[in-house]
Amino acid sequence: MSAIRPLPTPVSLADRRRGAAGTAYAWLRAEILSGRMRPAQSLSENEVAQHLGVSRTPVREAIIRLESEGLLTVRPQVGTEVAPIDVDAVADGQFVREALECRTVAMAAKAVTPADAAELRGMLDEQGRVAALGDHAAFVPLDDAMHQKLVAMAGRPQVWHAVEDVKAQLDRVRFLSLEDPAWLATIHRQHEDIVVRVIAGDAEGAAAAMSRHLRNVFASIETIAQSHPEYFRSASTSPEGGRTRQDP
Amino acid sequence: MSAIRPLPTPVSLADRRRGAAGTAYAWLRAEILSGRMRPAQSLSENEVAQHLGVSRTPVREAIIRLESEGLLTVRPQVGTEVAPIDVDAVADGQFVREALECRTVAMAAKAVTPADAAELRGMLDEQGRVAALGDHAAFVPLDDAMHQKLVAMAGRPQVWHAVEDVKAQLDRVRFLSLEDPAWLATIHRQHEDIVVRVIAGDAEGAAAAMSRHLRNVFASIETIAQSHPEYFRSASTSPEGGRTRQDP
DNA sequence: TCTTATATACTAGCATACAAGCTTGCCTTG
DNA sequence: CAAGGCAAGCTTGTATGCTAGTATATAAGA
Repeated sequence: MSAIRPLPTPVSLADRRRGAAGTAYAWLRAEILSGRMRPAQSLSENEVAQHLGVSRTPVREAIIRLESEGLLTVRPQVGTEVAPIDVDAVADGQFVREALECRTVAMAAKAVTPADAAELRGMLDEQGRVAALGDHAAFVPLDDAMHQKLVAMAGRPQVWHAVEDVKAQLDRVRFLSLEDPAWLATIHRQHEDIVVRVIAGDAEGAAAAMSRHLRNVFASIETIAQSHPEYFRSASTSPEGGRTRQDP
Repeated sequence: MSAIRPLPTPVSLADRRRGAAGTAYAWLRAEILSGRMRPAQSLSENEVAQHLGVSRTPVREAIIRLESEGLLTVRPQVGTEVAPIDVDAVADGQFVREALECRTVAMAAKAVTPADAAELRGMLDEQGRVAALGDHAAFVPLDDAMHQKLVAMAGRPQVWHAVEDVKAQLDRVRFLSLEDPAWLATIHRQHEDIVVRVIAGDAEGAAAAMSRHLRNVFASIETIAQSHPEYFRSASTSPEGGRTRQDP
């Protein structure tokens, strides 16, 4: 009776490079980022292991990695739960994205090649098509791919790793906010603003467009946070700012 | 006032919060960052477990976390080894630091309080004292503490997490380069440049000073890389790095 | 009824045993 | 002597039993 479903949800292929542990990691991560597992929801190694048809060990490995990413909170001898969305972490993640991507997009504008321009235009077209259909789930990876492409064009592909780390927190909110059909069209248009300036070699204009884009995204995040306060943790007073914290 | 001095080894105390696993993590990380364990040096879970007097399980947890930080490379069924220093990762880490810390230090200059100024001056004094003694090991945590303080003053304490992630790669090189006694004095003087401008509220000047400081540090890193080529990996010849790839 | 003590049912941390795969060196064979 | 194959010994991956600790429900007592 095996029926270990390989991948019911779309996850990065690089994540499931390893067997059971990679599968567990990818599955849990997708559950959390997609919002199917909600903040403060508790889970246990046994429970997940049974669900996936594996033992506790690979599940435990996945939990360790997800905890270090700030997506899970492990309380020894008590339980594991989906980490609440820390508004400070989200805001600071936004700050990091803006600081990094505005610089890289300016560099990309100075180093753009015709091949890059063609690829960017192709990406835009595909985004426009998906946006017209209102297919949010399909739009997200296209969005990521374009931002990553711009970072790579700047000659700093590894910087994307840093962006990815903070982006996880942002993505959790993004999935909560995927309801407005006009939203995709807005993002698409802003991407167009960026790409046009990059292709034109306008470094400052590209950076400004990227800044507007990211700040616009973040503004919507703040709106979401106010309409879903139960998923968030204010934590306005964190003197030492550790990632682990318990609250009665 | 109480100088923050609870760091005999360059590991964050928050890391060893947990028992055997935290101990293994802290020990391994210190070994790697200090250079006592050199790049490409192989190790095994059993070996480390015996050395620490624990079983493989907590050691394995530590290895998983260190691999996700890019400090170890695990090859299934073959072995685990200390990751070579990726020059691209170091350079991009430097880029991330500069992008983030130049922004935050400018914000810090706009938000500085008398208490902050006093604390910064105290930090500078202690750095000067340690630098005069040539105590490199003691200087490192003071250096980190000052940079972290500047980030916190900007009102973005969580940004330090992102800096820490990339800083690990930079620190490995830093420990290789701790030989020149005049080096500490140089860093101390550059810190002074930054602090003076922060306290004066000169945001642009502070950012420029930070940029000069970080670029100066990175220049020395490049020198080290050329004199220790055996520890480094040139990105072009790496079929599979520790993390993800770039091409879609 | 409310408080308190206690038993129970969970949790994660850790140790250990087993499985699968790669590397290496020896041994057989041409 | 050389080349190929085979087996032993390593490695990490996975499964499982045990331990210590916590939260909760239950029952006893004021």
